[in-house]
Amino acid sequence: MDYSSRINTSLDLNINPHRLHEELPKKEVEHNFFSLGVKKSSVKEQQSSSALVEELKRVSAENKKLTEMLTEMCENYNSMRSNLMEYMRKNPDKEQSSSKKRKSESSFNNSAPKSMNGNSESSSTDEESCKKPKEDIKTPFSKVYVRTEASDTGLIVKDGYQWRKYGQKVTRDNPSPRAYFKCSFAPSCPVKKKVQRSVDDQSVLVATYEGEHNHPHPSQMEPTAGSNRGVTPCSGSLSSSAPTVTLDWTKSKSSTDSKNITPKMEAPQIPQVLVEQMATSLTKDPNFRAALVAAISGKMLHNN
DNA sequence: CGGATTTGACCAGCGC
DNA sequence: GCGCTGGTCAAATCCG
Repeated sequence: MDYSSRINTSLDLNINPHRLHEELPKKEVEHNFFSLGVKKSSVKEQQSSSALVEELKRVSAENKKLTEMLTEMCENYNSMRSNLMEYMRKNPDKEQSSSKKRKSESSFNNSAPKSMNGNSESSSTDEESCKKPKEDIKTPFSKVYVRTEASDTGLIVKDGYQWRKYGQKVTRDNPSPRAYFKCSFAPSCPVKKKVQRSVDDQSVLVATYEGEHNHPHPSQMEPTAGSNRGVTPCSGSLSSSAPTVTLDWTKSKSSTDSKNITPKMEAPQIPQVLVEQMATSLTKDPNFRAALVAAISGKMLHNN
């Protein structure tokens, strides 16, 4: 299964310089930037504007390069994934015996649920389901990778929902602590999330969502609510295949909110319609638009 | 003062 | 049964 052809690695948020270039010829962009300014622009202003255009070109090239890298990574990931799937199909027993993790952790690590292994020991699975009424086979979960500032030591993953931290633990396989959150709508909302820094990359937060929100997204309930820069972790589309979403918020904090959101959908299973919903909700958000306008005008003023 | 966060204690599952 | 580990509870503390 080749997902890479179906993945659009750039969100069509119209904040992408690369997209800007694609949609508008360079001359036109140049013209628009100039016409945006005061008509009687001085030579100095024109120089800074051309510098801005140069900068834009450079960023576009960089963005294009990154997009290509991402596409390549996606292709590699998909081929590895299909290989793994094939391997798991051929060796279901090995897979099962090799997973020494606990039931909950095995589910979080996206290994095949026990009931999915198709083993003939139906009695044992029945026994398990009897012992564990809270068997989480039905509980959907997803992983979200969030890139943050390396200096950012917090374990905050802003996804728009409100969370209440109820615990923190240092786990054996990762020196950085794992934080446990419950949805603030609990107990009516059963969703939990775990946030821990990646072992490989300390600047990456790994948020594991468990369950589905049984209430609308806070941004839909309170349109005036503050930071809405996160994304819904697609809990509605959660499946046993653990959708994975990677966000890059390394710069969203340093300047204006939202302008540097570059979500990368690593999960081909996430329907395009969801992505479009996310984009739509972002573009409809007045705060997002205001932040975008402020960011653009600020950048232009800075360069002029 | 009320809600959120912190943190040590406790509990349950699992392997030996 | 015991120890290890992850997950949760709840009292203490913090903060707006």
